[in-house]
Amino acid sequence: MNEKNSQIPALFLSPYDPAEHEDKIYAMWEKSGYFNPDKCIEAGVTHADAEPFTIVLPPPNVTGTLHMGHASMLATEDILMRYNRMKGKKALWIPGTDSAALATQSKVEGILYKKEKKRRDEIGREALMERIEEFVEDSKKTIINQTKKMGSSLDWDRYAFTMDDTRYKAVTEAFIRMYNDGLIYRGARSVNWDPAMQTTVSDDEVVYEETNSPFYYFKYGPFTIGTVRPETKFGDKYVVMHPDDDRYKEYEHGQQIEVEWINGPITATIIKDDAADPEIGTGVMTITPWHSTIDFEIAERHGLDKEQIINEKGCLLPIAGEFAGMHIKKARSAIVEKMQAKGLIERIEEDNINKVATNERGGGMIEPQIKEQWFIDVNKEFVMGPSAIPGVNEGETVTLKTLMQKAVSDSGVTIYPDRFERVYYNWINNLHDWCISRQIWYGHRIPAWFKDGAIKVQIDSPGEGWTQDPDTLDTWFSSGLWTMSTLGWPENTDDFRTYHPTSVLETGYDILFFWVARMILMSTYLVGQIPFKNVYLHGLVRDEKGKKMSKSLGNIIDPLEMIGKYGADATRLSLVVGAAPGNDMPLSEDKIKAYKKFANKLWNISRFVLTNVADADFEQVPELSTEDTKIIKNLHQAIDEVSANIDKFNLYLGAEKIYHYVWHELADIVLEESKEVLNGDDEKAKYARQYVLKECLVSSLKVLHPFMPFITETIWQELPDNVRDREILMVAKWPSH
RNA sequence: GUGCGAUUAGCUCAGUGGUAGAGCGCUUCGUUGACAUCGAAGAGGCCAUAAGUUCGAUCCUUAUAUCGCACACCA
Repeated sequence: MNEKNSQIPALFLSPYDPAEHEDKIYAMWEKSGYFNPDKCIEAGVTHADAEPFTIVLPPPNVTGTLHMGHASMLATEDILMRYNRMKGKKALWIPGTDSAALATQSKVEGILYKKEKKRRDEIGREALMERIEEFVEDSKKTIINQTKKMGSSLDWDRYAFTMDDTRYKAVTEAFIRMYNDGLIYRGARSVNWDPAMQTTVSDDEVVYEETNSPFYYFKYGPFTIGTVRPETKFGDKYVVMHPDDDRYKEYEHGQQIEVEWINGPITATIIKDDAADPEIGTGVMTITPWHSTIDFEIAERHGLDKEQIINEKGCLLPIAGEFAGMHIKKARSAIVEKMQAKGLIERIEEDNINKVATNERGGGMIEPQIKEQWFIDVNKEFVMGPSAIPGVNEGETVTLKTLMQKAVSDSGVTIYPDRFERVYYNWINNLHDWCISRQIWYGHRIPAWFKDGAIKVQIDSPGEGWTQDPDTLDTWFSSGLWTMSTLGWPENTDDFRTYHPTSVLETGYDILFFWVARMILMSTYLVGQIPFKNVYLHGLVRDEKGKKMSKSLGNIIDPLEMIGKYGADATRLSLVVGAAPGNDMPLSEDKIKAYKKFANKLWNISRFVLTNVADADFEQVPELSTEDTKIIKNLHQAIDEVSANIDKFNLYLGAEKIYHYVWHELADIVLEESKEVLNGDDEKAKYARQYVLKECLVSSLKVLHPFMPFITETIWQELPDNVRDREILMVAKWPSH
């Protein structure tokens, strides 16, 4: 150990070890209270009238564990938070977790069945809820601790859970107001029914899986009709064809014909409707309104009968005659056999690929059913109340759909990258009424009461004989309120007035519809505000070959394991560099490793600078040489570029810029070229260069801080007081000049 | 079917109307003085194809091809 090394903290003498510092640093931040903007104001590091900067954390599923998607989200948002906090804004980042009602209940029911061989009906609502809450309490801690490991500067004082009292209140308030305004209605409509989970699911939660199922052509009187689902065909007594289809012009709309069908002769009625595409098959189809949304719409248009063929458990009803009571899975082949025998089958295409609707959360098959449910009417006109939405005035007649459109088209909300704006409009244009009731127990119970066919919507029981709707609300109903409910709405809180609308909503493009659109809907309607000014959509984190990470592929990179091996800073940087907004990003362990090296590089740069400036007091601003001035100018240019990139949400460019500056300019050029000056005899020149190096180090640490908070703070803690403006880097001032 | 995106170094990707960049990898050389988790030097690309606009196109326009994604349809 030489003389100079003895002047700097001993910890710099070994390579940087993240594990040694990260937890301690996070504890220090928490203890400082600076995650909470109120405390920042109290401590005088933020002005009371500073501009607010708010992000609500997309709440992770409470039963989940941290995966790379979360890690990337946390890194991105934390960079924005730390940058804006250092810029002096009132920075509030609100943490929370999501009950993920359907997914959670499904999971707990699964455990229950596996361990005790019991189904939910056997243990009852109360007991199941207890099991779920236990499970949730357990999991909650896990995800919160994992979130902290990433260095997230979340204000834990404001932690919110979708199922807690404040959020419950918001949900109830929203429901009642929408009901009173006629935007929520109860009606019998075609919905996606999951016979396994015994609940409805929303259109967005239905995913289609390709399966091979034979395509049957049946003789239906003089016509030939095709289907992959013979088991739904019992009640088909309408034949639909396009009005302009010349092949069938001899048939009149409303004309009745006798046809021989599965269980004997029936009377069929001809229906002419545009929905029948002459190009597909024979151009003729029969319809099953109860079990198909499209057919339901046709039936509605012409006022046709609708008959239920399949019950809620997936079994055939008496209309199926001899097949009644059979499960549809077994019934299909039996029916085909019978039709074959009756000579009703014209031909069968065996290798037909069909897409089967399944429930994304739980995986069961979806069977459309007509059911009495609660819906949000997206096309109902109402008069707008007080409005802070650009392009929407108080007193104007609007619909929820137009509000959602206007929020984006009139720039109240800006979406990054902008191509997703087109995707957003496209979705809204195709939007149907939103079925919000679910037949599961874990979730926000609907504040509606029934008695002898009467309905009352209110929080408490209207009295004797009224029973509450057993259904709960779609989880996205409460998620839609998230920016507001986390800030205390419907109470008129200080937080709500100060921090709403929020600044940025950062989330994956895959939930643009589920969540972003729903928040815009709720917020514009309920409070006449846009919920956020900017939407930043990140891509999916994939493996190094570009494949989706999944357990079955075994290609998961676990963020916690990576944090343990390479540190949170390296993990964060690997998730930000190269992650252009809206683009998927491949990630490999090598990439993370590379940024671990960078952390070490920074560590050694600091060691070099601190060693070489230890004898300087920095009481005077020195006279700078041309060379010194150039170094400072380059530093400022790098800072400006990083700032500009963060402002434009191009974090990936900002991160790359500062990485490149620190390694290949500061270390490779400035430090190398300074050695001569520092070892020379010109004391004035030496002092000037010491001053310059100090400036470079301090500014670099600041600019790197949002990206790599732990190592920069660790180094900052070792800086002498005369070179830093605040004791804690997290609240130091962003460099400006 | 409709829409969107991608196609640039061996790999993963940036980028710009004036004949190209990064990281990783590769080759050669270099360690007692911040760092081998390093430094220096280097190899490697008709920027998918075709036509057009232009003084000039990897970049703009239009087709084509391949890949990916979203939405819709699937009687």
